[in-house]
Amino acid sequence: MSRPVCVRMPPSPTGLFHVGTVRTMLFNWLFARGRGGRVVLRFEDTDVARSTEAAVEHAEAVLRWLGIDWDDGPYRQTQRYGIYQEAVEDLIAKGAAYRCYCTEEELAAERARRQADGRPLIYSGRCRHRPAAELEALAAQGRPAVVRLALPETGTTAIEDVVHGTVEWDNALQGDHVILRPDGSPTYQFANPFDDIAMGVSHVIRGEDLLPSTPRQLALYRALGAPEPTFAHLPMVLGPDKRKLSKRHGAISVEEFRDAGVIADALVNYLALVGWSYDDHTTYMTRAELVERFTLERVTRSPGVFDPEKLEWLNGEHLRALPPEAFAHELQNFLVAASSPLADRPERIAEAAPLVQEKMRVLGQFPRLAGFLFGPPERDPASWERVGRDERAPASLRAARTALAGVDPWRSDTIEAALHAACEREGTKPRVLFMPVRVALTGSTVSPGLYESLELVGRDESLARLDAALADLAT
RNA sequence: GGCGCGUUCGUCUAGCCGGUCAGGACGCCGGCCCCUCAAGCCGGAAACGCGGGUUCGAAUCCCGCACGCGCCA
Repeated sequence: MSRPVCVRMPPSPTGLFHVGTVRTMLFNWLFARGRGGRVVLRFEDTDVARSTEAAVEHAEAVLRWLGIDWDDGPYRQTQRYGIYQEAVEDLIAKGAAYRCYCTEEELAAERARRQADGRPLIYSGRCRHRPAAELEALAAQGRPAVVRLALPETGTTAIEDVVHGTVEWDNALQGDHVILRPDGSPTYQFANPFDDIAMGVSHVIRGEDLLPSTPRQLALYRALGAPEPTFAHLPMVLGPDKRKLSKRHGAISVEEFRDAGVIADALVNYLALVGWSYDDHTTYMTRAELVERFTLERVTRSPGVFDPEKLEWLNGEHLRALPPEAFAHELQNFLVAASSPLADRPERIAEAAPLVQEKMRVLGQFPRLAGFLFGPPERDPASWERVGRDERAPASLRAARTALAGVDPWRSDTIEAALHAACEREGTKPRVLFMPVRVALTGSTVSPGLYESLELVGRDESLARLDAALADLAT
């Protein structure tokens, strides 16, 4: 029963990576990495119409960004058709599979008949039991044939699923499924388990949507005499409407979260928590902790709703946990990737980073929060309106201007002292006097700390911004 | 329609070989701090799908139902 751990990640390269499929890959990866196992990456690109080369490269890039690596592959199923066809021929020779010549019309008629009789809508196995002579005649006519796997017709098939326990199916309700199409291409139901066998996969960890296909896949293992894997069917990741996550749920792809400024460790941490928990209270975990702590036994059975808000909160936690230099690096990389104009000034980013590290949930907030450190502030209309409504604003600005003009040296602590002295002279509370100053300097009532911001903007520019605000207020 | 899986605060979850005020987290509300916003700290509202049964005692075990989702068709 115990053999080397090997898991696989079998994405279909058909587009963006949504968080549900990444969650499944992550669980595979965590499981394997935690016990010295092997990870196989295999692109299931048999849907030729929808699979693209760009999607393959894109998928690899996303996995690299996530820090999810692999030891073997990437394989492409489209490059393995010869192997599949040969294997199918062997199965036919062994009597474990057979050619089926039934036409679409015949199949539809059969289905209608069964429906009318209230019998299960499965393939009857007509060609399986057809006399050899009849089969040959059909072949001679040049009728296209599919290949079906001969499933057990009686009894039950059961698995011991790591997360669901014993799950059992009635074989009489399965019906022989197609494994090879007339054009020689394999079906998912064949290529997927066949490759798992060929690649030595020991643990099949996949979404629960695949649970119903397990008995037919198991039949292939048995036909091939292959050792059966351990199965773990993970609960679905749902959208807010409790349905399987899909594009129409809005932002659900890894790329979208990355572009919003979610860092890989935070996404990995969050995703690990959808369908799994370490204990009754731990939420924040590093990648290393996750690898060390992950077990399939603690995977939940019930589906979970993906919550972007909690992801953003957790991202904030990860951002704050970063050493300041590491945070600055993340910021820099993010701005470059986003091709932000701020990205050309790494020194300034490094200076600005400490002012915002505590305030951000996602990196994407940076330009709005700290843009004023890179150039003239963009005035937020609502904020500016508040200044306009404050009749003490001109006095506050003037008092601050006078106080700041005399500050020497220009440092946050000396600035703080000067500003507080100004408050005392004016007889106003800091919050009152600072508001217009903050808006004049940053363009918004929401900003990083005022003293540090003034320091970074510099004396001349700061005074100029106060003057500009004063002038605008006068008109 | 058949088969399968599931059901604890709005959400993620702990607890499920019977006994806890059903715990933690996000979000929400209030407060403290305070140069704004965050962060931090303090406090609050908020859950065992329903019905039976077993038991001194059930979220936990048994039976039935309902609902949701998934797969096949």
